[in-house]
Amino acid sequence: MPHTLRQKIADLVLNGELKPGDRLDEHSLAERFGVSRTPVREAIRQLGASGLIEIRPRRSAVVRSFDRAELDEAFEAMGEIEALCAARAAVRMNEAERLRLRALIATSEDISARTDRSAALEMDFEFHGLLHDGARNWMLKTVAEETRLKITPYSAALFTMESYNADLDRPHRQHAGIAEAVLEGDAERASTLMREHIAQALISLQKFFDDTAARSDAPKVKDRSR
Amino acid sequence: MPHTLRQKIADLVLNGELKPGDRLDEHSLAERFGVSRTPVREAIRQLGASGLIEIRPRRSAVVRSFDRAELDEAFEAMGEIEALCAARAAVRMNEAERLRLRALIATSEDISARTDRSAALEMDFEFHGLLHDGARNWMLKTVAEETRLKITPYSAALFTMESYNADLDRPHRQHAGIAEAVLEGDAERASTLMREHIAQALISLQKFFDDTAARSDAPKVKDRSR
DNA sequence: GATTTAAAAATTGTATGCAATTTTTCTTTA
DNA sequence: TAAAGAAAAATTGCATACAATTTTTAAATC
Repeated sequence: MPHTLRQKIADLVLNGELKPGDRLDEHSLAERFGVSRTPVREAIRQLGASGLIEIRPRRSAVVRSFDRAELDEAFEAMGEIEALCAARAAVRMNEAERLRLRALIATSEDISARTDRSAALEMDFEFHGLLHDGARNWMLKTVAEETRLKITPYSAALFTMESYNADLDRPHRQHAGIAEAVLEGDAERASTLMREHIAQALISLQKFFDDTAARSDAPKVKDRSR
Repeated sequence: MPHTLRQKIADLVLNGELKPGDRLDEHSLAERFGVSRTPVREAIRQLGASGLIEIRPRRSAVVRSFDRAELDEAFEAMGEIEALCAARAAVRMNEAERLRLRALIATSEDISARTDRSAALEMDFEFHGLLHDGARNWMLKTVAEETRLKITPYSAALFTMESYNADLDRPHRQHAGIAEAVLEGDAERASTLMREHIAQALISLQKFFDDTAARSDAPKVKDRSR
């Protein structure tokens, strides 16, 4: 897959090299990827439109950051969208997809047992992606993945942080529960469990936030003013 | 409000000057708005990321077009999202917003009676926008408006077409019904009525499609190939 | 007359340069 | 030492130029 410049820059954010609030310098990005500023600017604008980064006229673009209230809203919205995908997927997934879902949960079981945080993060992506596809609705999938993209810098932090080790099994069990409901074709239950799953993720993330804030580290607040 | 270049170009699409499938020529757009191609390209890329136009490497960008199946999916997704907004708005709207909603319906009554199609289109935007705000969730509002944006070239066609005159009263009555449910705080009913409202819009749009297709006009198909 | 081929024109993708603005650094002052 | 101000550096926004590619037009062939 020929990684586009847009994707390369997005990856800097998604893999955590650039954190929320960090500036994106056009010149150094251009140098880094061996192109001129023009295509870099275009890529940055696109990422701005998709909400991953924030564009401020005459000022450097920065990785989009959310305060707690915004994170609450983002997760509430995502919970509903993911729940919707799960409900549709429960009714519409085909046999091949159902087999893949079953396989995914089995692999996830293993990963969870090995406490492989990096693999768990990938697994999380794949699990939700499978349901987005299974919902058989291009627009819904687009909406779900765009929403997901925006908060990825935060949800990814969950899986990478040390203190989350203990909880690594919980998302797996939740995924397994959702998968079971989906495979049984129980849209209602799949939907409810998914909502709870996302709500739980938010709680973990808030805890993470409070912890890092308490550790007197950079509060990484929004700072939209000045 | 200082219309940005991006907004100006978007407006060309939203007011129907550029129709789905039409090419966006960078040079002529630059000339038209008195700037160079560079900012035009940046604007086009942003609109591409938001899904209003389609970007094809080395080929002119074109206004995004949907075939019938895609339109079905888009409206299904939008129905759910709008229903969600309505449900939340029913519970969360404040007094000021409720008053504005009531006023809006009164004005809409008048517009519908006068068969003012252009005003009806604006009214439709305002009505849904009010519910997006009333849902008190920034992310949800963003998702709703992005979804709405993508299909605007199609839904706007509904209001502008002659044959729709007879049906102009129906969306108004549906809006009134939804507003009533919202004002009573009945989330469940607001949600259901909204879903029906969007489904009805799709049916009208499909009828419109079939009519224009029958009138042997340019079929305006997707033509993603070659 | 329709189809293929070749040339010309138009169009996109990117680099580069410069003015406008912001950010940083350095000085001055309280 | 801290705050304020001025100068310097860095950075963004935009125009322009040119190569690469696509699209259109014209010519040639069947």
